[in-house]
Amino acid sequence: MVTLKDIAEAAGVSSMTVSRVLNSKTEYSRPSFAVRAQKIRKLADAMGYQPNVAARAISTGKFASAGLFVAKKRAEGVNAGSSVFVRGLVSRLDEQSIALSYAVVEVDQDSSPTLLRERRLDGMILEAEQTLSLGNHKAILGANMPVVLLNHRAEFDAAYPDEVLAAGAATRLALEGGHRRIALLGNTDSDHFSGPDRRAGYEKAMLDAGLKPEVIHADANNAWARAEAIAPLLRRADRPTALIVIEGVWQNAMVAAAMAGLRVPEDLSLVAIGQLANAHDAQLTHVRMPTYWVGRAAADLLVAKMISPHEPQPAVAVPYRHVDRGVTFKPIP
Amino acid sequence: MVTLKDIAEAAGVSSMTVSRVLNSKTEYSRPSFAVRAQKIRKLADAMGYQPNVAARAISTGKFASAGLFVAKKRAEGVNAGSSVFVRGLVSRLDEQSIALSYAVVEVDQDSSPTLLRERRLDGMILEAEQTLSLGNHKAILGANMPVVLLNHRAEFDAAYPDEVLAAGAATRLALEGGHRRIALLGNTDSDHFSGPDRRAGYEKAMLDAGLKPEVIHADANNAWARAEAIAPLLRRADRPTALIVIEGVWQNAMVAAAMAGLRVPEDLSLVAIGQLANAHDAQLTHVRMPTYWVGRAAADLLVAKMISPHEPQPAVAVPYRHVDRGVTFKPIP
DNA sequence: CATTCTTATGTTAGCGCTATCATTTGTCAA
DNA sequence: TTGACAAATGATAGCGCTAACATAAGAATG
Repeated sequence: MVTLKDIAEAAGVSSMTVSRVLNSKTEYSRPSFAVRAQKIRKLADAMGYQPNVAARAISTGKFASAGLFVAKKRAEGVNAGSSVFVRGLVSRLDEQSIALSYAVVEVDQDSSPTLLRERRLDGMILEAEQTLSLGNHKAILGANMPVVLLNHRAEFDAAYPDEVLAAGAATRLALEGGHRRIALLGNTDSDHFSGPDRRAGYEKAMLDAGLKPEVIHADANNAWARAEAIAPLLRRADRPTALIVIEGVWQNAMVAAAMAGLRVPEDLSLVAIGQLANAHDAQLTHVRMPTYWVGRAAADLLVAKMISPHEPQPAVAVPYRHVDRGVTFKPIP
Repeated sequence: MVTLKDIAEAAGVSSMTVSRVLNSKTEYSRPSFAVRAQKIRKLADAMGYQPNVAARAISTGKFASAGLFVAKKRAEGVNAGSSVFVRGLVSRLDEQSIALSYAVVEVDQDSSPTLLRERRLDGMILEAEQTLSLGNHKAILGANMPVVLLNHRAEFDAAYPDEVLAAGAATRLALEGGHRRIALLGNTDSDHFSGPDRRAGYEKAMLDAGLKPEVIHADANNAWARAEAIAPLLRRADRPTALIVIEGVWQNAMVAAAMAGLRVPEDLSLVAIGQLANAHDAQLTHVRMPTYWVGRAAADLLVAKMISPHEPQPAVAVPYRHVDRGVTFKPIP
């Protein structure tokens, strides 16, 4: 392994100089030194120097690492702690040479992952069902380090998708396609903020268009039963011509449509919102959640908090970036 | 922060003694020393000692950390790099006080994540579409450290779910319920091993029962179209009474059933296999993939390889653990 | 050219831990 | 009791890096 000393010897300077050249952000004001600095950088590169993060950590007391804590309940769902969130996190943290370690938190236990306690993190990102439930985790919240909430709506230090906006966009898409009877389908009473927020976005868009919102819950305890519960609504004379569907409920909607003898999208349009697993593969018309960007936003916040730990950062509601047109939506002629 | 020295002073011994007591695995043969060791351990605990991993790393050259590398293509799917795999990995690695860092690999680029290059990992876990495609990644494969493949079938150093077994179990479940016309529904030609393996497991079970296997592909490019392609098969007089469905295709199967005027499970039974997102919520009858345990198995392998790096470890095909009975299966009366 | 000011470099020490070797302590046999 | 051997401890040094201070080398000024 190449060390600073090796480079220093090769360059004929002290290791401190090399350390400064490679790591301090101060610019060299005198041209001749800038040139020499450049030479050192080239040399380091040529020799394949990689800083020893452990040595740096022990010297500075900073570990250049963050922990991602995911509540077990969420970790068990496939969406949660999703690698797309993580990709966003990692991409941003990597820019700051911050490593991300992963831990799963058992919500109702008082233990914290031994490993992450040992690791002396400089900050943490939390993805948990409810902030309150973390009260148990004294070990974690008492850790006295910057904490950022991921996919959780709060006033400060949180990054989450703008569900109000997304639901509004989905609804307006239907409206612009000439639909008038547009219902919202899915469970909007979840304790997660997304439910109420989506409902709010939908209702506002409908009311703005002078239309009456209709929210249909699909909460039977299995997929077939949910479809059977939905089907009658689709047999009504004044049935909706478009459904705004939340999460995986779009699958139930399709079954219900088939039960009611309707075709998608000729007789019934579907526009989905949420963190959708197979939406692209299904060519579903949907407002794509900016999952990746929520991850990045959370990492942004964390970096900011690492710089000024006691300054609350305003939360970020990340707007959606794309609407996948798909094939499940058709304008009214 | 409490250091070894602090404990040493409190205990009236040298810091080396404390270090040995807390970290060496050698037992004390003389009773009086065992007692003293116990005292030191208690003291360390009472003082809240946490080893400084950075200091240890710099001293030993071992970093007690592993990297999880997920190919970008996979990371974009929701299943992939799934937190359930990761939970398994973390739970096992945590036992060895090994931290897991996360990186996403861009398959067709020659770059490796800067961060993980710097971090001096002691090993890595790779989840990649194909081993071959990693040829690009000289930086990664040339890293000269233990590597274990996750969710990838290979002869050595790999952990993956036993898809043959799972598909066989699903098929036998249908057979034991008295079904005779059992078709396999889904894409079994994927480049991922799971496709062919599942097909093999299904076909073997059918042939063993003296029945003719029937494999139906559902490869239209959107969900509704897939259902429409499946529906005619369900209208045949000799239609299957049970379907073994792969991955998300069960959703299409339900739509197709509704189109054909069949009820689930009264007229058509569904048994699913694969890494299923909402299977539990849908109360789907399915053979649950041992995702968590595959993660643990991979971590096991890695730990073994860290101890003897040049000894290939036989691959582990992790058998399923549970069959979720759900409500989509019904025996033939 | 001397003096001051600025900028860059070098020196030293230490972060917390463990490898290594030297030393002490205990145990058992003679 | 003594010597021989094992078991446990202690002293020292060093891992690679950076903080902090001391020093040297440029630039600016008269």
